[in-house]
Amino acid sequence: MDNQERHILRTRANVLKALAHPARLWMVGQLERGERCVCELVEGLDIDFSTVSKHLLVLKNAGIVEDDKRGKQVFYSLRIPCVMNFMHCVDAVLENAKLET
Amino acid sequence: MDNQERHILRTRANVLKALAHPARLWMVGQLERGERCVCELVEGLDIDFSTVSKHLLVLKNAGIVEDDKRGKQVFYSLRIPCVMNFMHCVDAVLENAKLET
DNA sequence: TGGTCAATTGGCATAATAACCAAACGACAG
DNA sequence: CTGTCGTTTGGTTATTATGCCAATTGACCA
Repeated sequence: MDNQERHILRTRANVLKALAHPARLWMVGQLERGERCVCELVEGLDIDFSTVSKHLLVLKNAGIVEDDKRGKQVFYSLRIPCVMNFMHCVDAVLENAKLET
Repeated sequence: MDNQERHILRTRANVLKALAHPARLWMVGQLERGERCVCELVEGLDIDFSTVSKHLLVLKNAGIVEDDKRGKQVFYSLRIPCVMNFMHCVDAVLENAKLET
């Protein structure tokens, strides 16, 4: 395993890590249907405004979402619409896990 | 967001979290090419035997791999061959992130 | 200029992860 | 039975993640 492979693995893991949280997964699901301001996301989740803001920062740093400040609000949207596509594969993992246990 | 949705989000996040580590991502990549015993994986990664074993436990608990004890060795294999399919989508995230920065 | 609303930042407490070493365990060989 | 090999478990420590509260920033309105 050379340095380049190591680097690729690290960056891939970062993207996955950014998605690996229920609240962030939910947000991404919402954003799939269109942009949302932070306050809309706070309403849906039942957690602190600041916590939502930090989750969004994680997604932004991973390159998954982008933000757009318009007036007093900040709107977030998906940079990669396909991002949730593979969730079906994740669900396949879960299905399979259930069957064999 | 009802309890069922909450539950789905949590289990999905668990699968993603299990994959969200460079060493585990590498192992899954290896297992895509066929089963491997723990010692083979230890050789490829440069980390402790016990650490590898624990990583494999994480993958197993997430339903991603299964183990098969044969003689003195334990062989791990993928339960979901498609598991790495979506890595192309992850890479798309990375590509896009690079372009716009 | 003040006030207010939307959002981010800093700080802190708590929990979860990751890695190592040492010890234990199960299968097999002698 | 004893020793050894491959693996897992337990324990410890360092690092990172999460979530709340309080304080700050920025845009807009009166």
